[in-house]
Amino acid sequence: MSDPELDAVKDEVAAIRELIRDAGLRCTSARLAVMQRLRQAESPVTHAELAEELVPLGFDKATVFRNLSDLTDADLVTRTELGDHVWRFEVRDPNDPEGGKHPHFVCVDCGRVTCFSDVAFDKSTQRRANRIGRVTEILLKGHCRECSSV
Amino acid sequence: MSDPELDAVKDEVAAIRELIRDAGLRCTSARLAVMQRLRQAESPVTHAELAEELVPLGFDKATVFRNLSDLTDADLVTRTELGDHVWRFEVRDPNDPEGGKHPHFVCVDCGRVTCFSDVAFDKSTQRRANRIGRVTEILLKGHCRECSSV
DNA sequence: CTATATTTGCAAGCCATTTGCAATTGACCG
DNA sequence: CGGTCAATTGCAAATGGCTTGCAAATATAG
Repeated sequence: MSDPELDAVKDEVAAIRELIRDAGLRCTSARLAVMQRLRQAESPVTHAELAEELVPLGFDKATVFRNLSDLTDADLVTRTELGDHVWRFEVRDPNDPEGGKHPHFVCVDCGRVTCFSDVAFDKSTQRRANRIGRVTEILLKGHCRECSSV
Repeated sequence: MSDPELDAVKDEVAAIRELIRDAGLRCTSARLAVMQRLRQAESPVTHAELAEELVPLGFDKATVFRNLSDLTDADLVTRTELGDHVWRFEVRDPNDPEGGKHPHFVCVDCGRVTCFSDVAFDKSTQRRANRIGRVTEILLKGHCRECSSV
């Protein structure tokens, strides 16, 4: 007899374990927990948010921090700075050629971060951008629907 | 007899003094110095850069910091975070409806910041952006010409 | 199961920024 | 012009978030 939900969790854990081990890192409970939280999140998570969640579970904040660094170094996770002096972390999609990088929109009012699938410039902007360099990362800020409709 | 260059400096100082006073702030030598440096700069300046320049002249770094905050609060200056965990400051153009805000490009290799006059998206991106919110700020990162041509 | 290198938890350290406070200074007024 | 008073400054000490050192714990290969 098997519980489908439990099986799903087991599969998830097995998948994460493989990712971590393939990256040459040991699969510790802290790392597993960090990866699980990051994979559940649908927008980038700050170290503080993760620590707030994991410290009560008995993990040390230094450990959370070190794990985020280690996972970033191992390319399992990306670290981004979205303009509020805080690092945010996201899991990388290993199948994506860009490594799962994508533009973000940050609401300067509520701070909420939304992920864009893609952003394209018009011709003239593209030309000017090319003259300056090769753009690899795009960050948009502004007021989100909910905040500006107040 | 008048020295054209000296006159220009005097005019500049007078203009800055008026700006500062109109904002309801006292025109102190530190504030004058900060504003002068910011107006000379053609890309955003960090607090550290400014302090490095002004501390040897006898200004305290706390004062530089406080002035940058005060000037920002008074809307004479904008504070931006360009993704490297450092605040950068720029004078605002009071005539510009956007308050002198404009997109920036940061080279992730050399750290140099380039100002864009404007950036436009293609139709599809505009539509998707509108659905999320009103974009007021754009930050591009990547590799500048000089760094990628190495 | 054992050996060993990695990882963890804790506490101390670090560093950029911020704050408290007494001394100083700019601006307004008579 | 001084005088007055609040704004501003300089200094030093506090803050806070991240980082590091180190001994103990633990994952992994054999």
